[in-house]
Formats: sequence, structure tokens, C-alpha cells
Amino acid sequence: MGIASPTFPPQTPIDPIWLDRPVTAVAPDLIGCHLVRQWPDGRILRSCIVETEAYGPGDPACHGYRRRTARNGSMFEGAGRAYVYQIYGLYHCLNIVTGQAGVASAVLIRAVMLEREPEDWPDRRPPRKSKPDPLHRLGAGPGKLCQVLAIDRRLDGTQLEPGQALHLERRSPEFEAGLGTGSIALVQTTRIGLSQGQDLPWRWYWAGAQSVSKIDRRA
DNA sequence: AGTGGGATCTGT
DNA sequence: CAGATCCCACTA
Repeated sequence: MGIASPTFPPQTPIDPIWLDRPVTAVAPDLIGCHLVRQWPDGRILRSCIVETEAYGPGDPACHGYRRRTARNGSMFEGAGRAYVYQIYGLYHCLNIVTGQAGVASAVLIRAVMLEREPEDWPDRRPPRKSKPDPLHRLGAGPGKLCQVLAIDRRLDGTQLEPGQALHLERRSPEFEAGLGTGSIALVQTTRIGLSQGQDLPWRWYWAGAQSVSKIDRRA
């Protein structure tokens, strides 16, 4: 299969029970799963998750570390929702809420590989950018993937189920097989861009995937 | 009521 | 490495 044009056959939808586990277990398990964006007119765009970070209890970098607030509310709503927040005034970040209601824990989606370019992407491309990204870089970064998938705070709190704007699908059998044989490997390392909790090794990515947000200098 | 910093990204 | 750009959580 050509890396530049992988196919994305639909897979089994993920239900909330599967996400109701420790966030550090869910985060690596989400690598290889599909993030599915669906619009009101029925258009669907699949992507493959290639990089995640876990944020959870006892973690000073977690937005819910201190208390529930207006911004982080959906982090406390329990497994199976989206938590979307705005950052640096310009960008948005998408999280998959895990665990029980009342406890703040979520997986930040840091990078995805898109099945194709969205139809309206050429019109929505950031003006500041001179050279357009190739397909495999369009979802390479938490802010970038929200931009290309048109994800903003209006999707905060979305229930992740088929028919909604966002939902998840399980790994393909091919991906699972690749993990089994070792032809696909996950790397675990420390998280990016933090001022607290830098030492927790709660970032995972698909080794060698072209869409990871940054080349890892430690690994 | 005011303000500082943030789970980012880009071109220099 | 600075700049874009805005909301919110915290302080007073």
C-alpha cells in the first residue's frame, strides 16, 4: 500500500465503555484508530490518529487539575465526549474525554493522517501560509488538524457517536496485525509544549508516520 | 475590573 | 525567535 494514498475503509465505531479506562491506557490505544468528521450535509472525512497525549488526575498540566471551570467542563462529563478548547487566540485543540464523570481526564489528539483533502480546504487555508502543505502534513499538529477538519469550540462537548460531527472507529485489522508482527511500532515519550509535568512520558506516536507533529529528539 | 499566560504555528 | 490574537482563570 502506498504511504501517500492509504485507504480508509469504515471500521467498527468505538463506544464510550472502551474509553472508560485510565487515560494512559486509552491514549496509546487510540493510535491507529479513525477520527471521523461528519458535516450536517452528510459529507464524511476519515483520518487515522498517529499521535496522542494523555492528561489526567495528579497531572499539573491537565486543564482539570485544579477544578471544574467554564472552559474545561466537558473534561468532567465522562468518557465518550469531545473536549475542544481554544489556544493562543488562534487555534483549537481536540481531546477525547476518558474515564468517569466527575474526574478530569482526556487524550489530546496531536496528529492525524487524512484520507484526503476536504472539499473546501483550498478556500479555508490560512492566509499567512505561502506554500500549501502536502496531504500528509495537513493534520500534523493539534492546531493544524482542528483547522483542516473545521473543529472549533462549537464542537466542545460533542458525544462521539456515528451521525455526530465527530466520532471514532477501531483500528483496522491490518493495523492490529502490523502491531503484532512488529512492522508497526509505537513510541512513548514526553509531552510537548508544557511548563509543568514535562517529565511524565505520556505522549505516544506511530513510529515513522509522516504526519507526527514533530521529529522526536529524545525517543 | 484588570491582566498574564497558554496542550500552537509560521516565516525570519 | 518573535508575532499573531483571544479567552479565561486568577488576583485584587
